[in-house]
Amino acid sequence: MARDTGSVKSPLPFDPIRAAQQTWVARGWDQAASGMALVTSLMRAHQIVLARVEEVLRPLDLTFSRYELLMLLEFSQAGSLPLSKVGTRLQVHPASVTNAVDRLEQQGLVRRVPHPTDRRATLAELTDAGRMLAAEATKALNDKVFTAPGLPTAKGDQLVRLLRDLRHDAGDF
Amino acid sequence: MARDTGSVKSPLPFDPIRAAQQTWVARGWDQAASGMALVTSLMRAHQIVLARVEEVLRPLDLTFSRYELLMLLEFSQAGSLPLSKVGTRLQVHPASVTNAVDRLEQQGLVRRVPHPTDRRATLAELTDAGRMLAAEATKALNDKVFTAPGLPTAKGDQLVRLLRDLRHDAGDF
DNA sequence: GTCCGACCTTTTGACATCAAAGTAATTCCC
DNA sequence: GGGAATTACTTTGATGTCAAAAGGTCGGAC
Repeated sequence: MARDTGSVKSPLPFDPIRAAQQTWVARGWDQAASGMALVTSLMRAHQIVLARVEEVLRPLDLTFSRYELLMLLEFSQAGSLPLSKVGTRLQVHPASVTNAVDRLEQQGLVRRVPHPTDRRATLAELTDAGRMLAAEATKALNDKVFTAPGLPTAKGDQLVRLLRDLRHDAGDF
Repeated sequence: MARDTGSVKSPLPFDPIRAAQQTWVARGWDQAASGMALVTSLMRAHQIVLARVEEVLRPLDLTFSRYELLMLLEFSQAGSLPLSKVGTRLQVHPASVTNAVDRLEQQGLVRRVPHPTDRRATLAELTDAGRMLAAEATKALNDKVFTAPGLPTAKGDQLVRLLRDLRHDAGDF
């Protein structure tokens, strides 16, 4: 019968990224070895952190993308934004915004409202339930993830600085 | 008619993560502000880097997950591995392995072969075409991404070290 | 020997993401 | 004014990921 198999738990006895980097050097790709390690590390770290976040949000019937959208609205003065603005701010595809708002609307956390002056546009507006759930989710994330993100504060802040450099170099903000 | 809209290009005039961190502090969530910035930075950096990688792989009809699977087989001595082993090494769900192998098989890059001794297991085996495409893809990634991943080598290596700490703390290897 | 738990893969269903194309509304500019 | 280019949102289709459950196989305990 079905058992768990689960999303992989067994820790490997070595660092696969370190091993791959050595392989890259061994094949003469010295110039790329470091960058390969950077890219791969980022992928894996993202996977780990996202899993922790989604685990906390799951009991609240939220995913990280939907949580982000809720918080974006929460932080906007009016509690509502045009969908296009949402896409720009969260840096996601317009179709993803449509999809996320569809689901949030089904959950009663957000409401579509016509834009007061531009008839092309639609606003996503937080409902009371949405505002409350956002607060609850934030508390859970603060307590269970953000307070202990996996690195001591000094290292964490350094990581944030390096990632900011990377983002800035890539043309983010 | 359809235009581009594209996957968001406009750079914001400020760092949204820095802003969010200040908001966190302003709301009294000091202990979590740093961790929130770390998690969010990771998400965004991942998004940026993955987009660069997939852009390079797209002309070769590969995605990063399928490329990873190809390289895992390439690096295995026999050029073949049981699907379960693939899942463990790449840290992905069994269903994702099945899906990726399905597609690679359709593309003629990989072949399913019965395990010689364990009749429960199936091996994914690299075809000649798969081996060649993997080499081509690696060359493209080395040239266009890994050689200039977005940070100078010193900072990049430091980033890799910090991410290794994070991964190790999370129970990876 | 047989049986039951553990393991291997697949299938199905829920989400998320992007690309491409369609519809509607707005703005630019001659 | 009026048509072309632009902008806003939605729809559809292809990928990828995880969770849960089903079917087959192995292997050690009794």
